[in-house]
Amino acid sequence: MSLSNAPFRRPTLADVARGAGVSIATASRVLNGGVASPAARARVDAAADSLGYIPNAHAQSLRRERTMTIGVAFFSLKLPGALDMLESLSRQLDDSGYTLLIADTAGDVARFDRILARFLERRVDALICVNPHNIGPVLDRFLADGIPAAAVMSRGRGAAQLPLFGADLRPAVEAAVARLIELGHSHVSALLPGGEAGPFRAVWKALRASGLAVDAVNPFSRDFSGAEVMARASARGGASAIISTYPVALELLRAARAANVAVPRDVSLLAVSDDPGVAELLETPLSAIEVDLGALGQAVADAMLTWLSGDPPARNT
Amino acid sequence: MSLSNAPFRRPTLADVARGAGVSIATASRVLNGGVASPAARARVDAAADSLGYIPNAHAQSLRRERTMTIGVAFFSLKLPGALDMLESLSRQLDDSGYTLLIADTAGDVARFDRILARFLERRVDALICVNPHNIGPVLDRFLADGIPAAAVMSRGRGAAQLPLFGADLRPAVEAAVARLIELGHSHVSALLPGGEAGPFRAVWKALRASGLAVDAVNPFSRDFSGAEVMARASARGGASAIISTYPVALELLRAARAANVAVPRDVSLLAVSDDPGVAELLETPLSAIEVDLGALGQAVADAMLTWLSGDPPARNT
DNA sequence: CTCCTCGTTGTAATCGTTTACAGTGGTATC
DNA sequence: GATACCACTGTAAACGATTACAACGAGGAG
Repeated sequence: MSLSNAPFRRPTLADVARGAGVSIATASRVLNGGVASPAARARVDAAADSLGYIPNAHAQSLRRERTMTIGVAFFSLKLPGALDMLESLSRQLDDSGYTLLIADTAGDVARFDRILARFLERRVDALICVNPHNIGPVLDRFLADGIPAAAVMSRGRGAAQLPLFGADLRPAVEAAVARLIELGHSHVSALLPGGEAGPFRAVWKALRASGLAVDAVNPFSRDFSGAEVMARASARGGASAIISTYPVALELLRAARAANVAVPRDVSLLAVSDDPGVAELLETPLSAIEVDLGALGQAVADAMLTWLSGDPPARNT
Repeated sequence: MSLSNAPFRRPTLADVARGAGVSIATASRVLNGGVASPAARARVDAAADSLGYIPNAHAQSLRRERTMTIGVAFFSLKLPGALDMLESLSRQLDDSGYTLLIADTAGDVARFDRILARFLERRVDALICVNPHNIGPVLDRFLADGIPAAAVMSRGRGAAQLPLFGADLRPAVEAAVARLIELGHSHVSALLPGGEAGPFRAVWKALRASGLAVDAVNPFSRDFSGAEVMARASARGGASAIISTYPVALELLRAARAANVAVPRDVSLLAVSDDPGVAELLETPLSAIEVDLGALGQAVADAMLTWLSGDPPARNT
């Protein structure tokens, strides 16, 4: 009878040992590649899979003081590139034997801190904050405990104490800005999260260096309105080009339609994007600056893995 | 001195107990809301946060035989709706105290099984498979162990043994098909993953019922080519409309451009989508059937939570 | 004054592993 | 035939929590 009504219990190492007629220690050694006679080896292996033994990761974590887990906290999965980031982290780290604890805080700072606290209880071996906004004092705990922690595409203060990873936008951005000038624009509006110290600082730098007049608008502020930005831009003396992230650009495009503003005749839209796929299909010439976030994810994963195996990384990129 | 060079050790419950001058048992009781005198309560609380005590979730899991974790395996995060699904699951389940172990298998069936095995070692309290393709025998283990497990937007065999959750496409689909007929189409091509038993079975059903001639093409087969499908459709006697998922529709649109096929004059494209946001911006009339996956995610989360607190769900939707 | 009860507390077993240490028996060496 | 060495194995102590059980003293009832 494979189904008994005895209280359900998963087989433990002790069961395997008993089944193989050896001590727990020997069973453990076999399963972890320690020293053991070929005979013992065979019998333990047999017992293990006839019982369907599955080691208990929590017991192992407790004893080994290493959990093989990494916490990944997303400030918002909707932010550009978050998905690619996640995909590439998952691939890299899973393959190296780590399990990812993942949480999305949907733009809520308090929730972010709660998540981090939970990661501490779960004793993650490392922490990756994607697009963090403002991290509370709970972060200090990671630092104090010496838990490898990094921020990717950080915006604003709060994660300043962490090694930072950001995509290198510089070359693409400079080319795009040059093109704007070439096309005769002299006044642009920038709708990029995080302000001048945020993940898009390369863009700001290029803009500042270009001599163009720049309006800064925070698309994440509570009362941001695409319609309003459009209205301001198309008004006399307004910006003739708008730089933004991809989702914001779409929002603006929508506003432009509604307001009967022609793109790019009246206003040009330039998206700092990681998804050229769709932009290319729009009849509307929405230019895009492409960033490869899959590659960035890989870089972060690599850095983390080497950190976990010994040496901390440089403080950025 | 807050920084000593003694070997680093996180404070344990024993440290808290010592600090408060009580036994470990009492400390534990205070921290978990068991019986304890007000006096003890105060001193333990004080000791706990002066030491910065953080309970070890693994020790707790081991003892309580409950991990407060849920494994979520994505067959592919790139599939339509996966992101919304993830967001909504994360929100719901995190708020209920569960931590999510998340993995993306990037379309690799073998990797999927490996992930599931890892979830078993980690003793997840429940399992959610998003868009699973073909799950191996490892799934039986969840069933046998009585671990709540469900499939969302499943396609194909393999997850057939799980309670299934799928969006209800019926109303939207029927309207769309009716519209196709009204526009005079009589021959359509369907490029939907999973075949007639897959997540889009509502679409198939509506098509069958409509009396239209239907070509079935699997967009996930190794040698699928958008160009070829387009060529076949625009040839004499080909389909005059193509139904597909959103990403496939974009692919086809690209092919159409390349082949100089006008959409929708020569061929109509109909996308079964969860992302109307972008489609609406295309000049090309790519019609869309909208599905609310955020809501589906919420439904799944709810079902899981009630399952975890006692009663298993009906077998689908 | 004795006996019970009740609220509070401590002792110790337990969850499932890993691993330091101390055997064990056998073979090779003198 | 004793000695040292070797490959292998078992015993038991951790890891950090929860919790059944027993012990305790104080107070009320008889």
